[in-house]
Amino acid sequence: MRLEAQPRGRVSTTEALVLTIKAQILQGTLPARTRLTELDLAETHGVSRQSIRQAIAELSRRGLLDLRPHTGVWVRDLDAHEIEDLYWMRSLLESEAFAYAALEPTIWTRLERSVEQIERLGPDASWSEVIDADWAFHREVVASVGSDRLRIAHEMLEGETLLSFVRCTADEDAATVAKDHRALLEVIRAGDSTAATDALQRHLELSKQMVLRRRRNDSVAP
Amino acid sequence: MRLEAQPRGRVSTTEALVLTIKAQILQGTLPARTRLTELDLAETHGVSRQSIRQAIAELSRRGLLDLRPHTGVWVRDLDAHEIEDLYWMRSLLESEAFAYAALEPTIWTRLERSVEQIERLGPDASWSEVIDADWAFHREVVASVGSDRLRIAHEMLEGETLLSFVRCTADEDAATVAKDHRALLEVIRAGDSTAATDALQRHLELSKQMVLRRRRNDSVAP
DNA sequence: TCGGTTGCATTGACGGACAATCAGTCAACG
DNA sequence: CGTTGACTGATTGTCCGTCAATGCAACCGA
Repeated sequence: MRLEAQPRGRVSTTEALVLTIKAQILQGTLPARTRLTELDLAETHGVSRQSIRQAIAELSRRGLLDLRPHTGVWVRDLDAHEIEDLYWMRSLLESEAFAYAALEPTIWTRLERSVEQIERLGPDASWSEVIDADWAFHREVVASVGSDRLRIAHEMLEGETLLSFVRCTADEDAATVAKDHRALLEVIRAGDSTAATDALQRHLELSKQMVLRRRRNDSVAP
Repeated sequence: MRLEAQPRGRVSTTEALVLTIKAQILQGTLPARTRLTELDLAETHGVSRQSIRQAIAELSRRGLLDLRPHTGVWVRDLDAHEIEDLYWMRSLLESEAFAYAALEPTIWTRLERSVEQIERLGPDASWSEVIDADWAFHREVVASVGSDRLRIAHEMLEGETLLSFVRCTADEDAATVAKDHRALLEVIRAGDSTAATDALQRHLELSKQMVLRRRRNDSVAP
């Protein structure tokens, strides 16, 4: 099967499925709580049930799908408690990274590029592009530490983090996001670890509040 | 298929395979660098290739197997750099947990039970039992925080951690391990977060040194 | 109205099949 | 003599069809 046969960077069928379905969820094509069945997905994407099952397992581990054995799969819907825990964990991991990044000028150019990626987004950019670029900056900061295990632990929060942002398209725009992350980069560049982690904490707190507020508003009439 | 049909707590075929193969690796039945093939494993355990493939994928995620696409799977062998990173990450996650545990008397009884589990091991206990009990204590401390994401991130280090201990059966015994963890618990019980994290750091540093030393000795004639 | 039974859709697992890919061998070549 | 290139065998990646096990919901009788 082909789906999107990239000449470079071969991807397995499962990987392609994961990327495709992930994109559909984050763009809102597959809204939260939607039930998925293996057979439907297999037909839709033109692959075998085996491959779909693998993709489902992977997406479930990444927190984008909710898999209940012998029952079925649903598009994940985070509750307030899970969002609290998610942001607490992001804070724990990213604080370490921001403190490190502030002391390591050699990696500032990479971070600069990430911020520029956000700034390059026009007002017509889709919300999923914005949150992708947002996450890419945080991922870059974490990657700068050079610890594979820290990076992987942080990666495991990607799905849930992006998921928490999906509904917030009305709360912010690319310009605001760009401004916030430009500010974060400047604090890092100041070379003060404590100031960098403090700024991160405030940044995450604001994000969390926005997500929780949006959640409360939406859950009035689900 | 049956393998070990538990009346209570149903386990999927894949889960049972994961537990069985994990045990074989940690007991040394499957030494590091051993190559495994899907067909052999499927025949040996009397299951289909699908199930084995899922189990292999899971064990690979947990760091117990090294999976190279289109090529094969080998029992993982950690290098010195990976061990350094592993213990650095354990320190990051567990420090948070130890600091928390020192301030939360309500969970001390659970930790007490974990330490007693170690102390209950006789001198004839197998090494894999010892390291299981060792890890169980650390897992309990982390679980006490109550963060699912912290717990899962820590769980992801289990495979590699136990793997790093496999060859160290000659370096320590159950009594020493018990003594060390009893001491850790007492520091926690003193209620001083800083002292608790300090003790943890020293504990991990000693473990790491032992593992690295053993590795150097063994790698002389592999 | 309520509790138990039945039927159906879906999942979990199996076996066989085939193409794609990789590692190792060996011969041809510069 | 070392390097390149094609051939071969083994193994993986993916597909299909099948079957039993499970959970859910509608149905039925009291």
